Amino acid sequence: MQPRELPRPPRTPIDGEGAGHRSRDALRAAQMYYLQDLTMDAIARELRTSRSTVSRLLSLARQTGLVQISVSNPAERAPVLEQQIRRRFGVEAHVVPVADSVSDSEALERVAIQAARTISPLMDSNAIIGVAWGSTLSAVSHHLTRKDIHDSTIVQLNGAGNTQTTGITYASEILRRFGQAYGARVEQFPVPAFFDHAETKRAMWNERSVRRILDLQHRMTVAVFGVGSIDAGIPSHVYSGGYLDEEDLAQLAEDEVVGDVATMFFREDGSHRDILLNQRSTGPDLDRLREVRRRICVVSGETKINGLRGALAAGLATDLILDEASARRLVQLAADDHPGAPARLAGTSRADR
Amino acid sequence: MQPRELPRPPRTPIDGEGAGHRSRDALRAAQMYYLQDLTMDAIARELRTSRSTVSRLLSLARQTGLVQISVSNPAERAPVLEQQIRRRFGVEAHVVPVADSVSDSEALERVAIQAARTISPLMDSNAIIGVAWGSTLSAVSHHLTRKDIHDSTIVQLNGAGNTQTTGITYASEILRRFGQAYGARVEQFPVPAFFDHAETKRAMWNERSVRRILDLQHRMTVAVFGVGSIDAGIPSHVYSGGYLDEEDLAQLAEDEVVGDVATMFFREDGSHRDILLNQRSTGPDLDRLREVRRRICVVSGETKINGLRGALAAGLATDLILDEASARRLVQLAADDHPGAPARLAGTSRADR
DNA sequence: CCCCTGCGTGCACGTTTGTGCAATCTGGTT
DNA sequence: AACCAGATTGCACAAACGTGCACGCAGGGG
Repeated sequence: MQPRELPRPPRTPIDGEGAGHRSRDALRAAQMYYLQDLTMDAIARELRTSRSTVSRLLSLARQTGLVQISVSNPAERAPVLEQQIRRRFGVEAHVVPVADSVSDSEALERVAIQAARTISPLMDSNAIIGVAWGSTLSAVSHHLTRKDIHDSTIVQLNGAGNTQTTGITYASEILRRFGQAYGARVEQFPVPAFFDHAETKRAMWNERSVRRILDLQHRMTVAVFGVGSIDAGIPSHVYSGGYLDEEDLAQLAEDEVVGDVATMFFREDGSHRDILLNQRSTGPDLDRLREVRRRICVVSGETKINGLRGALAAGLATDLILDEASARRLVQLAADDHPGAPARLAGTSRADR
Repeated sequence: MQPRELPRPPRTPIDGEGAGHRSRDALRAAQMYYLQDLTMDAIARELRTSRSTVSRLLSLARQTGLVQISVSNPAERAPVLEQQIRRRFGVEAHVVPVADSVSDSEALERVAIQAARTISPLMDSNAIIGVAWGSTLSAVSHHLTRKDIHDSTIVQLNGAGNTQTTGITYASEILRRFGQAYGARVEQFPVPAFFDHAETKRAMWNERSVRRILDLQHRMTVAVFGVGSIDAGIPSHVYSGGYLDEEDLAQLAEDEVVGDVATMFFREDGSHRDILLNQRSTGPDLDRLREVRRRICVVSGETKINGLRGALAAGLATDLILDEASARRLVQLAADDHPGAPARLAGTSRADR
């Protein structure tokens, strides 16, 4: 009964080490499979093992980032939607093809998978990566594939505690996954999502333990977040998970809030001045956030469209990963706002098939 | 019976065009398959087509370079063999894993496939790419996958005519494939591999039509070639295809030639001065070749080891793609030459398994 | 006008691949 | 020495995949 009860015993083949049998075989197998087009059967014979082992070696190779599969760099001839979004909103769009018929939860899952793979190439060594939490980020975190970069840090963007839980397990799961995928240190932000009193926040913000996190956030090179939308059909955790009470919600309505990023709220036009709740929120100051080099926003579901438009109006993102239906809607709404410019898409989407 | 009898009618969807149904669907399918992990069946339903069509769309996507699969960049922990070769010979080695038991012709095929995929990322826009000919290059050319880069030129490194044929169809097939893969202009070099008389070469080298090619070669940014080895079990085309007569071969022996690159010969120590045949050969001057930024050498088969060692001694390559057996042999021979340094590999190769 | 040729499609079949399960192995603890 | 937990293997079965073939459609030539 020593004080040692780590989830993992010292046996930690996480990554480093000169590569054991296993990962060396995985490399060989990957080369033979992906570069020489042998069948797994043939590889098994050469490696003197069973075919099923080869299958597993290959999935290991994919998992650990030994094999990287990328689709379509040539941005010139990118799909129309992505170009339109880029022109309209000045963000790099990655539209995830998802038929309109699939369920919301499946769409989220698929956007998440593709998002995980899309952000991977954007991660670099020595990065400080801010990560928010929420159902979207949670889904993304489950699908990250490993990439070995060095000396990076994952920092939590906003507190996760609420009146019912400290939020630790949920948010920290997300962070942990990011940390594991990129071999990075993880810095949690152990504060509630919202303080009850703005003064408490000010006080805490002067604590050194908190300043350390704020300082990291200040030096962020990448931020990854979803958006919340007030009127979302499936409301974000923030609006239903015990974070806000009746009064808070009324205040949000009063302030004409349409959504949030990392529990910082904004209006339809992107402004966030004088939104009371922000004074008690532990999220990053939005003006500050805007200065981060790479700001990646992941969105799935048309119901988040209003929050998304606000976030775009506020210029919070440099990269936007979203499902096709939302992308279409986004462009269409933009066209309605500024009629005259490129024709709306309604017709096009049918002609596509 | 018009003079028009091109192999392909004007119907040329080669690449350009805004992308038709087909390649757009291919992109969607590729995203769904490789980025979202859907099954082909599921994709077929979303695309309202049959599963088999999806299978074909995906292979199109791979073929046309829409999907790029790369294996293992992290050079730090590259396999031991590659590191040893890099240290010993100062070239970037790509060792192709091939069990010792496979036949020579299969090994060639596999090296060729992997070579084709390995050189693809090295090709850039505005490149001038010199390409030799021979059985190795022929095999490589069959497996190139498309990559769209612009304004590049493929230029033939050495003439291919001999006493029996003009060599056009054979060499030009290789060039054509390269040109097609990279959307590049192709410049053939319509001269024999060897002139009968050195003076003819000098004369021709002053012709403007020839100078144009020489000029291109001079501005090469990448060169791709195999090696010939005098004592190769399966002799290179050059030594058996009617390019050289008895007398020539005797002369080569006299000059202590061990092999050639693009029909330019060299000795074991890498020197090429005073090798008579080079005066009649149409290959690129080796001193000149050495100045090309990226020089990629593809070798399959232990029998070419002597030619390869000469080529390495001459510093002709910056990148070397070769099968595992040859790689091992290469390192072992080097260790024998300079005993004392890192232990030889004989023992290791067994412990590997 | 019809025919012919080339391309794209879906079907059906054989092949290739993923995975739950039970047996086995390995390294460390009692 | 015996034991145990976790990892790793091969097997067998089901799922997923590639491809030859026959059909149908479109465009150009006779």
